[in-house]
Amino acid sequence: MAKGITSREESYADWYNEIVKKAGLADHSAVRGCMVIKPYGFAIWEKMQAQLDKRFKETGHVNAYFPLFIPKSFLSKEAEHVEGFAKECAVVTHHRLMNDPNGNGVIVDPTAKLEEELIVRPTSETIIWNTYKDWIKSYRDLPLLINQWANVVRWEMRTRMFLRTAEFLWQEGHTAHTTKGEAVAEARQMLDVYAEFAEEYMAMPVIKGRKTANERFAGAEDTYTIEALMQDGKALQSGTSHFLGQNFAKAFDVKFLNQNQKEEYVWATSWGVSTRLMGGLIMTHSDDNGLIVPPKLAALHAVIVPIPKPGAEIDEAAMKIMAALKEKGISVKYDTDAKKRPGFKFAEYELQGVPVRIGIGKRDLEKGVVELARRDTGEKTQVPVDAAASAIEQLLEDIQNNLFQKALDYRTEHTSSADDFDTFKQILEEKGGFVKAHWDGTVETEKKIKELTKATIRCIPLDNEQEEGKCILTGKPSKERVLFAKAY
RNA sequence: CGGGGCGUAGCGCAGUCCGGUUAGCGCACCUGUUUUGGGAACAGGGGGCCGCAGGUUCGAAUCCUGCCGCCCCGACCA
Repeated sequence: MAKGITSREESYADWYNEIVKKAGLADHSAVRGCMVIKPYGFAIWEKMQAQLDKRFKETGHVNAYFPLFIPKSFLSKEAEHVEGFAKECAVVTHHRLMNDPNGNGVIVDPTAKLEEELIVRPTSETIIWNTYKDWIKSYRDLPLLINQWANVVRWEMRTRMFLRTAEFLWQEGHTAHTTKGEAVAEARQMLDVYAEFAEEYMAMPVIKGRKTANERFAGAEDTYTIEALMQDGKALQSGTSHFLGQNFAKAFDVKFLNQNQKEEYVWATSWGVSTRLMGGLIMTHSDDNGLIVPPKLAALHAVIVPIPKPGAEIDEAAMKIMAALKEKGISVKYDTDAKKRPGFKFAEYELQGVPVRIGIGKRDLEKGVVELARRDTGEKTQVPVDAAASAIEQLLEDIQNNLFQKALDYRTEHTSSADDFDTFKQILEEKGGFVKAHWDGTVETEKKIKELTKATIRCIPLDNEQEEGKCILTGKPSKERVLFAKAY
């Protein structure tokens, strides 16, 4: 393990990449824009999945799986939707390889051309709605509440590990309802699920809001979002939930017979979060010593480091603490590697973001105590061996709360208001973060502001205060402030 | 797709301008000894299609031509 990593101040991008690689979360792969998620990173993702999946099921959803490939023709059925994704699709054109007659390995067999090309799904609305057509006949078939855990591919021009990769893992919920009201309520409910998960588990405060028409999902009537603020003052869209209206029902002709024996198109939603959340997790909490993982998502809660090395008495104390932790459901590893010195281990586990380190040293043990070090603050305390497990339990809770509070404080400090364009620009340039400002409600103004400042409207907060004002760019009247920021 | 950078051991790099012994350094790895309370020291050892393909030359990591790939910054997007 290399000594030290680039500081956030020196280069935020380098810092981020080094955390990802050196903490063992992921690596660049041989394929452009695609990453290998390594065991340690995948373990954290699995914890996220487990929690989210549990909540989806508690809210009545079931999991299913749809094909990776989508016939090209499906994508042309919903005009806006195609337009949104057309530029970034991977296309399968052939189904066979053959030996190169010139002896240069294998080539695509030109005779194995597909009659209709297949698109590697960038999202599954089309294949799913094509299927729902057969599943939905009556109001009794509704609501249909399905989620799938899958990989999708979007041929992005520029990629960054976890934040934007050509292939990424996600879940996508696709639901069908009898009424508009029910579908909107579903979209809102799932946004709440995401927000609760982000705040309670990831310790990442988010702002719930609605996207402007310009930022809306291709094919949606309304897009809800949770927006988080990263340590460099840029916003990260961390989850979205869409009210799709009847667009896909009409495009794929999905009708049901209502109780009055009349045919109606169904109302739809879709919602998703992805491995991008990993990027949010990293950029919300980590520091210049490495990764910091909130206890509720940590692959490993605590690690025991024998000082200076394992031995009968230290082993005994370690076993005792491990047994007590096990009972409390706290995961712990006893690092018995005698070839590495304590200092090395301290640095290594800090890099990996293990929330609590238990140092068991000969000297301390004579006094019957061990040392607890918390990753978030670096603070060290001494506790009696018998009290260690309950102290650690408390510490994990404290760390979880502290991480959330710290992130919330950062966001509060980096949320400003601007009433004129110069101030607006200055805040974005000097301080970053969210800026609340009035906007005249037009796409043109939104685009112009983006052009001038690189900031976009992250959302119109759901609980937004109504307030008369003037658009910072055009001076036209506005009835509420919207949330601007530069974004990932 | 525009701008920049890079491809040499698992990782990080030097060597390339100006061709010439056996391609080198740090970390990691293996063996041994002494160590061990914040990234140990010494000794010995293993590991290379120098991105790929052509060319120039007595001789190419180095020069020429072509190709491929990756990263960073921007425009596009979760």
